Amino acid sequence: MRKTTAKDKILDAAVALVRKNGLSGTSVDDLCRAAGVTKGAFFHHFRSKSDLAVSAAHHWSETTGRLFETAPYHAPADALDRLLAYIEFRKILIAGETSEYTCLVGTMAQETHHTHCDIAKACGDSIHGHAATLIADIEQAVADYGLNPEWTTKSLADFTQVVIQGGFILAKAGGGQRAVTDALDHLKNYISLVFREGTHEA
Amino acid sequence: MRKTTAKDKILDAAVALVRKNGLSGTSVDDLCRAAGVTKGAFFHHFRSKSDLAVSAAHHWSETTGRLFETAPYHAPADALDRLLAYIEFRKILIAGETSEYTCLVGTMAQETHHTHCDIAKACGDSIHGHAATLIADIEQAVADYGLNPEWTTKSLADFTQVVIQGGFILAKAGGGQRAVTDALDHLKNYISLVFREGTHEA
DNA sequence: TACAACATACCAACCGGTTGGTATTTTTTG
DNA sequence: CAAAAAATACCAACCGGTTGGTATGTTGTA
Repeated sequence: MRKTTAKDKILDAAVALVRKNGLSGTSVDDLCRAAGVTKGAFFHHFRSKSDLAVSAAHHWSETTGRLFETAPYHAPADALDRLLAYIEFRKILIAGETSEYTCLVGTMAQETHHTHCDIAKACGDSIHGHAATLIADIEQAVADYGLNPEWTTKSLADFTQVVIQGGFILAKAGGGQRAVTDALDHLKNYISLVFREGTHEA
Repeated sequence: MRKTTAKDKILDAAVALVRKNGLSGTSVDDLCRAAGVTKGAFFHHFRSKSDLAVSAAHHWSETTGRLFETAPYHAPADALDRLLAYIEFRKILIAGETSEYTCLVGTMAQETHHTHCDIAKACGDSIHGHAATLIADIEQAVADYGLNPEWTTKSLADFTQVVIQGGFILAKAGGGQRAVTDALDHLKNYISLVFREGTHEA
């Protein structure tokens, strides 16, 4: 029975606050206040604020990874159905305030791409790590439906994440939940069309 | 023949610097240094940094608006061809460094959605204003191909912007230009499928 | 006693914003 | 039309608060 350590409390606070205010919009003091620890504790566990950001990206990968691993969308026997169930599951996750359903690493990548490429890289790893969990089903579906597509399975997996991240931007720009769910509906429509209508070779 | 005023120089500097470093990553001093003006000039033209951000969003709408108005993708006689030409045109714009082809208002919306909703709103207006320029062609194509879709023309127009904004996120997360062009290829594929294969009613 | 896990106190640099002022242009008026 | 008045454009210096980060403790525990 391990006690909740300061490090974990800081990481959880980082996820919550950065999703709300962004990385540079979140100060180390804010983080410590929210986590209920002092600055000494912060810099004991993290060399710098950048270091915290990289750790937060890993923390995010782990927690979301567990969520998707145990999610029910893996149940269908058909690979395409699993893929469409994944998109439906993402729609279910769109609930509450913008900062409660948007993506930590998408937010951080935006802010750090030019100045802290180590952080941006950790964010990219998180996104592509998640996208990779879809590739097996996409390959299976391509085989099942006898497709010979011009696109790669990886590019379609990435495309799902593009749609999700782009939906988050429009949600933040005032569109709210509908911006994301509408986008996911089009994504679902695309994938349905690709496999069910485009069965002949290109 | 009006001389380039300090206000314009600040707005141009804002577009360049915020695309690189984000809004909170760009200080007023940075802006003034880049624009070659003093802080006094800055706060003469803008009440606050937030006010500058709103003005920069409008400035962005105007400059990009002119770019797309005069672009050659409006030439084709067929509405669907114009739509696909738009996507091709967006691909041509993906060149140089990440900060040279990504979107100012997408960046700012991400950072300000929770704390400065006036800025986020101005960003949303910019995105939706651009999306609106596509709706006429989409409606025309729906009519031309005799579609009776479940989705609205506005939602498809928004979807194009979702894909573009999401592509920018993945580009910033390390994917570079390919992240965007691959996403635009899938978008093109989707729109082709929707109109050419999905001609029957749903 | 030794070492990790924290807390306290502090710092120099930087932040957005204000001040009091001047040069220039535009508008008003005799 | 020219002088006076008023508005605009801009500047250098400065302010209080906040920033990320450090130096120096104290405490729990193996």
